[in-house]
Parts: sequence; C-alpha cells; structure tokens
Amino acid sequence: MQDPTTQLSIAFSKAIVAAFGEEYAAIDPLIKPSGNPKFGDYQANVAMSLAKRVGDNPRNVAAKIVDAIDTGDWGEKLEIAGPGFINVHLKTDYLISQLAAVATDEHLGVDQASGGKVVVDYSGPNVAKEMHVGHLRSTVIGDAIARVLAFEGYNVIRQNHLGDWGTQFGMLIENLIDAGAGADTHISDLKTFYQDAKKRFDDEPEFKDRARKRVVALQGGDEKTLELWGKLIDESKRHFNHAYQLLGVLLTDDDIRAESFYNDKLPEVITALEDAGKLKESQGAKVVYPEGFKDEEGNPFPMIVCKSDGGFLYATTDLAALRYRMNDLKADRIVYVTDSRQSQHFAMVFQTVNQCHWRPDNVQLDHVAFGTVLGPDRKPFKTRSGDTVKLIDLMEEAVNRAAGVIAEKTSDLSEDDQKNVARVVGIGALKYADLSSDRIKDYVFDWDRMLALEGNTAPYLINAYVRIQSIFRKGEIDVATVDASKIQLGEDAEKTLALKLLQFGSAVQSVASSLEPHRLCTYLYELASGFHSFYEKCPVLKDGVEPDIKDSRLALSALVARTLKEGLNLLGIDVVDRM
RNA sequence: GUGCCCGUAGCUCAGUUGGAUAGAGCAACGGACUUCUAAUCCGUAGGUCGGUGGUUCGAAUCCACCCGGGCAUGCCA
Repeated sequence: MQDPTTQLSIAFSKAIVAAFGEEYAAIDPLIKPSGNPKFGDYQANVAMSLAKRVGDNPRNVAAKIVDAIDTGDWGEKLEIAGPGFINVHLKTDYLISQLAAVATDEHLGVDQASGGKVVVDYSGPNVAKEMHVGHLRSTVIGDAIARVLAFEGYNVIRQNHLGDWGTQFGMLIENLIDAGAGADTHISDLKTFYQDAKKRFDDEPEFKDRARKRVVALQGGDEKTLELWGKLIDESKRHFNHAYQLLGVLLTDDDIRAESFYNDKLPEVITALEDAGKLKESQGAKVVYPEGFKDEEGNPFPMIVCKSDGGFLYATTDLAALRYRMNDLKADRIVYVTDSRQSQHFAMVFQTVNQCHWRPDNVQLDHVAFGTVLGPDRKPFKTRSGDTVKLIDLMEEAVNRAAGVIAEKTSDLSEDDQKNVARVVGIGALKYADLSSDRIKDYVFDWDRMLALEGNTAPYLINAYVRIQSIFRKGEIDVATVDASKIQLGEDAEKTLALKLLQFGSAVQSVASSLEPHRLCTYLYELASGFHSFYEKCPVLKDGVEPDIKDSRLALSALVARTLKEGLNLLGIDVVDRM
C-alpha cells in the first residue's frame, strides 16, 4: 500500500512534469511530515531547489506546482508559505481510509520487497569463552536488523561466525583433559575455565609445551584431539544457547557457520588472489594491497593473508566467508555487525573483493559498526573489580532490577505474572537501551535510566501497550471486533496519532536501508508518547462518550497497540498485557 | 605520523540525509489523581549545535582548516 509520503511524492512528481516538462521527472519532491501542525500535515520542499534550475523564483515555482497538481482524494488544502514551502493539509476521509488499509494489512503498511537474499552476520562469540557485555551489542543489533529485513520481505540468512579455531585451542583442550574430560563433562563456568587455561599456559612451561603440541595435533586432524575440540564446542553452544534464549534472539544452531567451516577454503582464497594478480610478498608473508590504504610513510598498506610460517589469519577467513556468501549462499546483500574498531579491517576486506572483481555488481556489502558500552566513568563498562561483565550476569541483574521496580508499585499480579513481567521488562529495557541510540556512538550504561517509566525506554513503550490492553479488558471488548474504517479524527490528539500510525512503514523502511534500529525506536517512542497524550485527552470508556466516538477510539487504540507490539517485536522485545 | 568515528541544554540522547522559531527525557520549578492504572499527562525555565572560514535563497547537517576525545594502524581475532 502507499503511505502518504509515497502517494504525495507521486502526485507532486506528476505536477512537476506537467508544469515544467518531462526532463524533471526524476526530481525528488522532498515530501516530509510537517514538524509543526500549523504547517499542515505534510510539506513539499522541492520548490526552492527547483527554482534555480527552471529560472524562476521559488514562490512562483510553488504556485505552478500547486496549479498543476491533482489533489485526488487526499488533498484538502495546499498552501504556499515562507520562501516556497508547499504545506499540505490532508483530507480526514483520506487519513481514515489509510488507517483502515493499514489495519487490514498484515504488515501494517510496510511495503514488501520483491525478494532478495540478505546475509546478516552477528553475535559471533568465541568458543570456550564466556559471552560478555561486548557481545551484547552485536547480538542485539544484529538480531533487530535480521528481524526488520525479514519483515520487509527479504530472505534473511543469519550467520553466527563462532570463533572456534586458533592456537588458543591447544591450551583449552589440555585444560579440558586435566579437568577430566568425560562423556558427560560440563563446564560450569566458561570464564574461569578460560582464565585458568590462560594462567597455566603463562605459568607452567610443561603445560605450555603440551598446549603447543596439541595445536599441531588439532591442525593435523588427530581424531582424539578433534573429539575433545568438539566437546569444547558443544559445551560452549550450551552456554550460548542459554544466553540467547534468555535474551530472546532468533539465533539457533542452524545459524552457526563457525570459523573452522572455512578451513578447507583458505588455500583457495590464496590461489584466487594470485589468479587475480593481487597477491604480493612482503617480509616473508603473503599480502594484498587494498587501494586507498597507506602506512605511516605513505606506502601501500598491506593486509596479510598468509603468515611467514604459512598460517592463515582472520583476513583470510573473512575473505573465504565473503566468497562463500556471495558464491554459495547467493546473497544480494551481506551485513556484518561488529564493533567499530573493525571498520578498517572490513574496509580492506571489501576493497579487496572489489579489486579482485569477485563481487557481482548487484551485491551490497555493509559493515554495521557500533560503539562501546561505557560505564558511569565514561570508560568501557567493567565490574567494580575491573573484570569484563558477563552477559548472563547483566541479564540477571536487569530482570532483578525490573522485579524491584514492579514490587514498588502496588499490583494485583500473581507471583508468576510478576516474574514474567520482570523478565520481559528487564530484558526489554536492556536491549532497548542498546538499540535506541545511534549505534555508531558509544553509550553510557545506566540501569536507572533504562528502567525508567519516563522517556525513551522499553518500560514506557510497554506501558503504553499495557494501558491499551487494560481498556479492552475493562470494557470487555474483543479487539477483533473493532473497525478502523469507523475511526473519527475530531481531536488534535487523535489526528496526531493517526498521522504517526501511517508512518510506521517508512520508519521500518528507513531501518532496512540505513541499518540503524534507533530510527524505529524513535518512531515507537513518538507513537507511545502520542498515545499517552491521546489517553489523557480522549476518554474511551468513560460515561458520556458517544458510542460512535467510543468505537472510533477503540479502533485507534487497537491499531496503536498492534503497531507497538509489532515494532517492539522487530526490535526483539516482548510485551505483556498487564504490568 | 596517517586513517576512521564522535563533539547538540547541567546530565543522557534525538534531529527524517540542505529547510520554517534546533527537539525529547532526566534533574529544577509550577499544575492535573473519588482515574479507561498518576508506572501518566500539561506547563515554565534551560542552547554561540566544539571553533573559524567557505559553499547558497537557507547549514547542527555539505567543504576546508583548527581544538578536544575515542578507536585503528603486518604476521591475535
């Protein structure tokens, strides 16, 4: 379906062609929702920029567009204001028919892509290492992006690039053996397991020696060693899946394509680079020189793909993974969700596949970079003792703190319900805090702020949803019985809400193209805020409300609830019916 | 040294890719509860958008140069 922005863009484009000629068909009419109601519902800002091209003053240009436009069933009134803004007042009937169309659309007015396959690479924890706060962002942001793209109609392939290979596995396997690796061994705490192995590797020469030999055995494909290695992976997956389940992300074992998956493809990468004429030698290592990268002396800056001892590096693995995703998975777009410290690395990897002409023209590569989670001291978030914060601990604390907030409020919820609300609100708050600010920036972690009922937080949004559920519960009304075509927009608060509801599609669309989930958060916050204003001003069930007004407000509320629920779902956040 | 990113109210953040008087929340102050749940709403106050130039009808947004801060900079990932 066409939202107002799309519909107006088409009408304005036609008017521009009618007024100035076919050569202006590609001009963007610059339609935006008006920031201020006194400037109408939407505005077209095209007249000012067009004025120079057609050699006329902007207000004349605006007048010609207004004369030529067919306002069809949507335009109530068009006004020219200021230097040449065209302010559009929409017909109420049009808004209502649009609301009805959105309400009957299972995608709530989100345009569906005509196919296309997108690989989203996210989370990527390391085997035998505890997931920590550093994994939160990749996992949460990546999951939201995967959900949004799937909702847009893309075929989304999630890829969890587990770190399951490398020299550290020598010490980890030896440590596992010493811990008594039996068939039913469980590692209760990955963090101490890893730290213990590391400490022994540093302190015990005998252990270090065994670890080195074990690496050779692993790389040589020794059966017993591979079995132990597999044990480590299974144990780690058990931990990861527990975290994913509590966090509520989509990742499953089927999404795992670990580093080791690419082991047998690494020699091909080197051969292919050689065939492309891009493989060079430098100080005994094999390297490529991606264009545009220079070292401190201004010389070409290498990316090492094969060490002087013959070993491969993560650049090699990433090239192999990229080739696999383009050639075997047939992806049209490949999205990497990692922290911004890897920006240069990915820029070099992407540049390399471009230079080798490995990337088909239609394939788009994106590095979705994000900043660091900071503590109150504005330094990377750590525990009091200076340790990294375990992801599990973070989630447990979120739930506990949410439970504390709930307990403060009087509530008739059962104990089980309270637990569930604490889980949904706590985890939702944690994820929303991570998603709601521009991902490229670092953000300051603050429990009180993310759990606050005011402001741009998950609890505030969930509360708006809960209030709507409360209305239907109180009125004993089945949501399925409301009819959006019966909506009336008599009050300003109702109209504001209606306009906001119609913008869900473009909000989702802008996340799909920019890969910035915070845009959806901003939208949902404005929607929830608009609902709360409406809730204050526009009684629904109270005495004295005419039946048709009541039905209208119920329909409006129902659509807000659906939009909030769907929007939060796209962010990977649940709702509850009462809190 | 070089490259990338960031700098907006006391604090935490938005700002729809160049549009109208830069917006929220917190904190401060003043209002609204026999309630469809006050877990909310309404109002007041708070700004040299790091700085200086430039581009143009118009700049927080684009370009240049500075100032601060973060990150990355060949054989870890």
